[in-house]
Amino acid sequence: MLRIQNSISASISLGLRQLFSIEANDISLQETKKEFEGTFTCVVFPYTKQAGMAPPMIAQKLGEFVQANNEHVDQFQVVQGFLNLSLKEGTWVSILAECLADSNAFQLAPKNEKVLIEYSSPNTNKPLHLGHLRNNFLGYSVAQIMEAAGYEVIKSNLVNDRGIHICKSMLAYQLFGSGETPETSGMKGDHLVGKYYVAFDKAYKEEIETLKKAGKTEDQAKAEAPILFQAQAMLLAWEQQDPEVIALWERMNSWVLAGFEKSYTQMGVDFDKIYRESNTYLLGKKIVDEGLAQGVFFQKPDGSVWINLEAEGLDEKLVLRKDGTSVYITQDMGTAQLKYADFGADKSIYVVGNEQDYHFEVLFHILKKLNKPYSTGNFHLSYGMVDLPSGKMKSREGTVVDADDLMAEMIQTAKERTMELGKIDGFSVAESNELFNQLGMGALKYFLLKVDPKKRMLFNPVESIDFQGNTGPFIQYTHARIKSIVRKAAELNISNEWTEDQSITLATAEQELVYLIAQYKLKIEEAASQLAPSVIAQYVYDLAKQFNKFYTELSIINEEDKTKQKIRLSLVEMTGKTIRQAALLLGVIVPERM
RNA sequence: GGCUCCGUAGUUCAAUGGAUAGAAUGUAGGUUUCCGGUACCUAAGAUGAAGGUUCGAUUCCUUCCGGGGCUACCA
Repeated sequence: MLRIQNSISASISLGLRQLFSIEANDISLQETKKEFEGTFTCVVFPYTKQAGMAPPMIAQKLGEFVQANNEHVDQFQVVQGFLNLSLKEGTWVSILAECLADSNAFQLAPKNEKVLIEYSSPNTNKPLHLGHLRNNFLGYSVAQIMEAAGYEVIKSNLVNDRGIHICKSMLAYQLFGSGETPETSGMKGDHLVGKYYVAFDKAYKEEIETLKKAGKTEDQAKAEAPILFQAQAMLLAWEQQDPEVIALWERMNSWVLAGFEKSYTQMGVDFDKIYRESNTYLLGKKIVDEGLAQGVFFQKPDGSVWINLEAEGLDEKLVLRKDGTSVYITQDMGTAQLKYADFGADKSIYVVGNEQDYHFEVLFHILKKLNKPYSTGNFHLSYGMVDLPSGKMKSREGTVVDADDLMAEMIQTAKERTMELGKIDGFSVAESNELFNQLGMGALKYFLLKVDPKKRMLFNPVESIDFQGNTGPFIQYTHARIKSIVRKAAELNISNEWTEDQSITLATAEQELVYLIAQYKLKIEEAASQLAPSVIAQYVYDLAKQFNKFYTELSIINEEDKTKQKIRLSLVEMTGKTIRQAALLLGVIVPERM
């Protein structure tokens, strides 16, 4: 397909030179709109001035030239300044044959570049929520897409397992926990720890109220609450390796991480390398010392360390607290260095929400100022937050959608729908459960990935469990249908082998399907360069939709013309494979039956 | 306030500066005894406002209106 497109572009380029002496090497062909005849369209408006001719005239002459000089072009139509080109009938069969013969139909050639993708990056003080789901699905999908695009990919996860916020849940547990454990409470570890993070917040607020009644202002009260001092003291004790604090920390972290492990398994995501902030913050502090020696950072009288980025249009930014403990960005400097030492990747992608745009701008500037070899190739894949119909998720208002709960609900809905409509006779209990899992997770993943990552999106719980229209299950259903046809064809010993012949013509519905299949690699490239799984989601939806249209218009098994029957069967099989591969890039598994 | 992102059918999402702005959902109607109807077909329905650049603007620029985020010695 690309070959043909390039050939036509070249012909147009040649025509422009010979007819009008115009040098234009990058001719962009676009798809012809549905309501017009043709496959590719060339817009000739840009050449009006240089050619000294009205656009329709240019298009006419160019059309005649291309028709005479390009082997793939049959007819052309001129509509104002648009030149619509139709391919020769036989070309469509050639394109299909080419796709079928391509042993690397779903994998682009190696780019010899290494990409490190950091995603998930949870805090070990509370369970995962809806926002984390978008993050995890995005990160995993981008990794799959980059791999298909020919990059060497390393998936990493930076666990934020230390810091003042972690101390808050530890402290609350110490104060109110009465020694309960995931075992004694029957709670998943991350949920149990989350309970104490909430408990801290509650106690903190109560103290603030008390202080305000004693005449303090809001700000004073917030800064002077005793429980906050306790948390700060605990952080200091932690950084000084106080054995008791460390023991509590290790205990509670292990609970959380075991809980996350279960969630990750359910999500179907994984990592090649897990970094822990507790192992990188010291390196970060070392880098602060280096930067201080280099004069990149400066120290204020109270001992805190800062960087001045006013020349870069930013602000002063703290990199080390006055008590010497590290902050978020300190640790990020250390992690960046560690990653470079471990992998030396050419590109480093951080999948983190857009509320941290400023943070990453600062981080990347700091790395540049420190003259680090890994100061280039950094990219913040900044995604929008997920809103609920009721507005923003707020933990203190109890409107947070828990990741584990949501996944369980989706699977339950899939089960109900399948019991009602599915064709799963003969499935074992295990097979049924696996199917419900694939459908529920497919629906959720597709729902969160079909939107452009950069944009904030609305999560409507009612619509998300809808399995009709532009949804994961629609795509899964289409695939199951395809496999059903393929199975039946095998039973009837229908062959999918045919030999190419330029006299074979394809119906419009077939041509359009072939066109989409032939576009697969272009879409991978596009999705990889934009780091946007939504490109793939849109594509696989279009493909499934086009297949359904083809399916209602044309017979496959019942086709009497044996050549047509074989071609259609091979086309159906190829469509099925393409849908499966594209869906996998989103982390969505398409079933054989449902 | 400063910085920044975003305003597209009732709703949720599309559209490298190109043709009559695409889907889905919802609404109204329909699908040949057909290989799986979670499907297919038809209809009505939208670019926040005003300027500007351009042969051509949802897209680029300016102002206004509306919304989000950042503006922590939290992460």
